[in-house]
Amino acid sequence: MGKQSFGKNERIRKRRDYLRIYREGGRIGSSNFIAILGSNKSGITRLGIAVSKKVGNSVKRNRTKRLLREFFRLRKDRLPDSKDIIIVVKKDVSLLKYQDVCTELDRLFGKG
RNA sequence: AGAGCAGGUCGGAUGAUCGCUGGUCCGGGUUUCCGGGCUGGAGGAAAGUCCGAGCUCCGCAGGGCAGGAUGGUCGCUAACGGCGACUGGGGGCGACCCUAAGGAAAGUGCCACAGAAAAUAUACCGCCCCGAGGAUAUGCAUUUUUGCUAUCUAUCGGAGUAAGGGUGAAAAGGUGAGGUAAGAGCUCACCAGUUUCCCGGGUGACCGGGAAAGCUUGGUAAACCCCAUCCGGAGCAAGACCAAAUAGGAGGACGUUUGAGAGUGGCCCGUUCGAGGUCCUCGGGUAGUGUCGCUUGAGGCAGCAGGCAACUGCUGUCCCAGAUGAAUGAUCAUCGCCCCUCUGGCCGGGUUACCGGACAAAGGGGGACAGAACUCGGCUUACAGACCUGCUCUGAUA
RNA sequence: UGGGAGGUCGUUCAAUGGCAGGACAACGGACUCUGACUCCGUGAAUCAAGGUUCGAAUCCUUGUCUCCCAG
Repeated sequence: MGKQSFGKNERIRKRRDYLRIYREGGRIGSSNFIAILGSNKSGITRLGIAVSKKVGNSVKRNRTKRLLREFFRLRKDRLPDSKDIIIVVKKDVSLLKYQDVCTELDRLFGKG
């Protein structure tokens, strides 16, 4: 598998997992995002994204999720192993560029 | 040139790097999985879910009541509340646009306030006539009382009338003449309207012409309702399937009694199933990054033919998204479009200052509405802009 | 994604098609030394746009927002 790929086993795909991470994980936040960090036993760092309808219509929500996946795909080697990360989007970020999202998330994960 | 009307097309392009995903082929592996090659990967509205269908299931859907929908005519269509053409009405100088457009003489209801009255004119004011009472008298009879007659009436009773009446969204056909005690379609002429009949045109809605009647019947059916036509219900989270092993169970066949009870829509009838028994067959699941349904379809494109058109037929050609915590992206470069600023020369006007126009280069900014979720046909709503075709009006020139 | 229900002052409830009305809250005043209670008064709303009607909160159409159910 390529170093910058993003396969299905790197995504959180079960409702059980989401509920467990919400219950057990630690939360850090910035102005636009909340990150919830849990751990797993697989040795793989996985990503889950939650974007509610308050963020905007489906075009805005899809673009938000694509930006976050792109961030994870390019930075996942810097993140620790065996972690489950859920990023919750708080408000409309469709006007932000990819660089803005990266800056904010780098500061968020550098802090946590 | 300016203003405008109708219809249609498009909805940035190319490349590089890194990714996601369907199909197919190859290799490792032979269950899942991994790597590589080729190839496909959002829209005109994918949206809202407002209609109509396909498809699937529901103990096959028959009748009645209830309920819902539609509403000019003819056609198109698988069907429609859609579309086309035409008719009536309304708007615009015009191109053209809008139109829930059956029935109010089948019945019921409502019409606040104001007004006499909101619909059967049992009708208030007013107008007119008669009678009673009263007053006056210049009259006549009479000694007087009184009677007759005439006029008037802030009174009472009876009859006629629908001409007029500050209102109101809406007032009981309009104008003129005759007529009458006063009046009135009471009668007549013209006009408007209604109904019936006849003639001509049209498939039809309807249009044109003529005659008669009654004199005229307010509005509201997006109030109940009547008439005509149509509608079984639910929805892909429909529904079907999955190795081995058994219980609870499931299905089929036979069969007796009771017809208890049950079911897909609100009810009723009808119809169907149906406890306990015997035999035969099959064997649990919200399993699970499960499989199918899942994308070839009333399909797209081109040509020809029919039709005013919607649309249809024939021939050729193409395969054009199938995700499931949910793919179709991110970054960069170049080009193209629009706007702003500055610079340059050019053209036109002007004595100058300056103004206007197109062009070239540089810098900056903008690029909308919006994301498939079983699939189609429509409707509605949102939308930066760009382009094409036809037509109308005004002005100028010839 | 599919199926439903609804929207009235700041909040919660009314309103046969005919002037949108209470209660709580807010503000002002009276009472009190002050506050509470009580009394009086004031302001404030029909989700938006069209249509039917003489007249729409109500009827019809379209849009928008909120809530509920289905794995």
